[in-house]
Amino acid sequence: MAEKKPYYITTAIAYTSGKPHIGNTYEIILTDAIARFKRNQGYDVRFQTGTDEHGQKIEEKAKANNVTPKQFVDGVAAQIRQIWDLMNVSYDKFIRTTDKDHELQVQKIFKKLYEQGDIYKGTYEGMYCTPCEAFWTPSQLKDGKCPDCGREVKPAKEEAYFFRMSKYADRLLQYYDEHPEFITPVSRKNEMVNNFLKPGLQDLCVSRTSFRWGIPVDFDPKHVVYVWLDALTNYITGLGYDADGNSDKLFSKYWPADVHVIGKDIIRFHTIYWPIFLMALGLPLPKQVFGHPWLLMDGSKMSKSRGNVIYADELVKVFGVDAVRYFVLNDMPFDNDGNITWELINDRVNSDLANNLGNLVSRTAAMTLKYFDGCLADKGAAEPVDEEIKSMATALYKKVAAKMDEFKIADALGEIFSFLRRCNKYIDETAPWVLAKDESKKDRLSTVLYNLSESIVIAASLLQPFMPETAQKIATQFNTSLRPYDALDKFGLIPENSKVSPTETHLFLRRNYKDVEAQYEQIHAQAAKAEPAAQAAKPAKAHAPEYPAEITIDDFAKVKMQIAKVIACEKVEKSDKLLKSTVQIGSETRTVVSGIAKFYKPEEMVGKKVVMITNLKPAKLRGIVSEGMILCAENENGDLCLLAPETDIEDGSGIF
RNA sequence: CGCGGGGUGGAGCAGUUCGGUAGCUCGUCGGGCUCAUAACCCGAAGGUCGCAGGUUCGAAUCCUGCCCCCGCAACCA
Repeated sequence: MAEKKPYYITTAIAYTSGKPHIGNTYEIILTDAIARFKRNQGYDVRFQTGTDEHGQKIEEKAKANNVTPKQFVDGVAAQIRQIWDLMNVSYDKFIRTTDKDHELQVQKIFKKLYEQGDIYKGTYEGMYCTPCEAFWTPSQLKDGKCPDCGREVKPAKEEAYFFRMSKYADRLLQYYDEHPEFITPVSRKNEMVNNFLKPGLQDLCVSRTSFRWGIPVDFDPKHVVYVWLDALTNYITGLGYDADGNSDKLFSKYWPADVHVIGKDIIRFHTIYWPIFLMALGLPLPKQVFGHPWLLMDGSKMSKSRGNVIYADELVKVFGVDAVRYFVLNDMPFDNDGNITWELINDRVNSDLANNLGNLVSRTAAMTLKYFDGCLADKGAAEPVDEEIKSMATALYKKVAAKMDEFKIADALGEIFSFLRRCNKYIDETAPWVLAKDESKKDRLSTVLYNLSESIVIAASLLQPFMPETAQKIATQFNTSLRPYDALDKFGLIPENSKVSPTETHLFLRRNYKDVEAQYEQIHAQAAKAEPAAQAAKPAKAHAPEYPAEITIDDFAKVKMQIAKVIACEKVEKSDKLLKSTVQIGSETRTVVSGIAKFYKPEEMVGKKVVMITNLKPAKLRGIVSEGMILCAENENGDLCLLAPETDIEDGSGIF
């Protein structure tokens, strides 16, 4: 037997800051489908995924939870792996950036690049907040102060190591030209070239001294290796790469990777920095980087603060693993963001999985049992009407494979489901229940049911990468095994007199959306109860500063509040949230800028009486000086409303 | 003029590279069938392809201008 061709595919490693939602999970399912398909095609596939576990954010989160960073990431990594396993993901290697062998290699790589001059020691300049021990760029500052604590910052320099990127830019551009398929979809290539390569590559900061939770630079231990050099190298350290030249044989077998599957947001790091690191190490570049789009929740990005997050395990509870896999694979366009809602999934499961696929299997099995006690046999009573379904069945593999080669997963599934629809039509054309009434048509009837069963098994074999459990269930019901892909151009491989088993449970159940809605609301309620800390901590931090336990009346007396009347109001240009109002406070007029544009239109502001802090130090917002602050109430969702006096009291009135 | 993506029948999408009858799935309506999970099959209605110009014999597709939506960035005194 000829040696199998290696195929190395990876996902991005997941950041262990919290539980991944269905959008994050999509990537792993997508990659799994490709990996399984390639395996079925006879490739020797290695599929690697894992977790990215270092960084300041994790250090902070661990502290907030009163555990060590390592304890924290152990917990989250286990949770992530649990979800991957739940989704039936067939990874071969789950790497963690806290794995000892990874850490050792990152140190070696860092040193090697330093010694050969690609990494140099420089200074990172920015504004430093001493209490927070954090650097900020001028644009991150809020009113010239630390965005986290609001205290003064001072210009400071931090020693840091940098990677000399510019040196390799020309070679990278050349690689793009010679490998037009390197960046997929190609529309992303121009973005990279125009935005980053053409203007000139900045050197990349690859170490930090402002936090400790990272891989130490061994020859300069006050530094830790900063994110990308640590994270990206997982693709080679996971294969046993050794910077000293003693790499594992896995490395020579599988590197360079066939494809890195990643989210479109990190295309830049995978198509610019990663190739350049590899060039510096003298290693070949990955053949392809596939930047997939986002899965949006009802048209907007999922985020905890928005409260619109859906998790894979919740979906699985309602619909089952394969239905969730099918939905995300089928409903994601190739280069546009996809949409997910509970209702969309329900519709999709009902029409495609229950009605089309499930019912086809169910009716075919039922008729075979009813008319032949479950025995399948091609009695050779063929008719011209059979030709179309047979030729479609034997051509299906090629069509699906062509779509898979382009990573057009939804189109690949579309081919299979069109075929299933054709099978349902075939039942109508041949009307087995009519044949059953005529004893002389018995052979024809048997042949028809055989053709159907054979078609179903071929389709199931092709569905295996996408819905592995369902595919296996179908094969089991027809008492056969899934077909190897090199046999998919043959029709009639089910042995004579195989027996079909009765349908015990339907492959997929039709669900009423009302029931689904009730069920997921219940699940949400349970989740909220189980994790009150996680639910509450986050939004609270976003808009509630830490208040002192109590203040004196004198503290309160420092704040001068008055009633103000809005006499003019307009939107601040180029800003989403800001309104500029002119207000009357007794005899005085002032200009005040407020972040309320999402909730109030300028024209409806005019004439309103509002509560305002009038002795607040003026501040500049988008170039406009704001002389005070209009008071608002804000709930957890970030919805705002103005505070207004109970009666139409004069403007300028004080508030006590 | 910050960067990028998008606007196609009620919903979700394809088609735009290389102009030439606007396609798919769902939903709706009508019909058929009864093996099957009220599933399946057939048929129909429904679109000025965001708007306005332009190029062309001909534009969803190419050009110009504009409007709207969504990310990122900025921004919530």
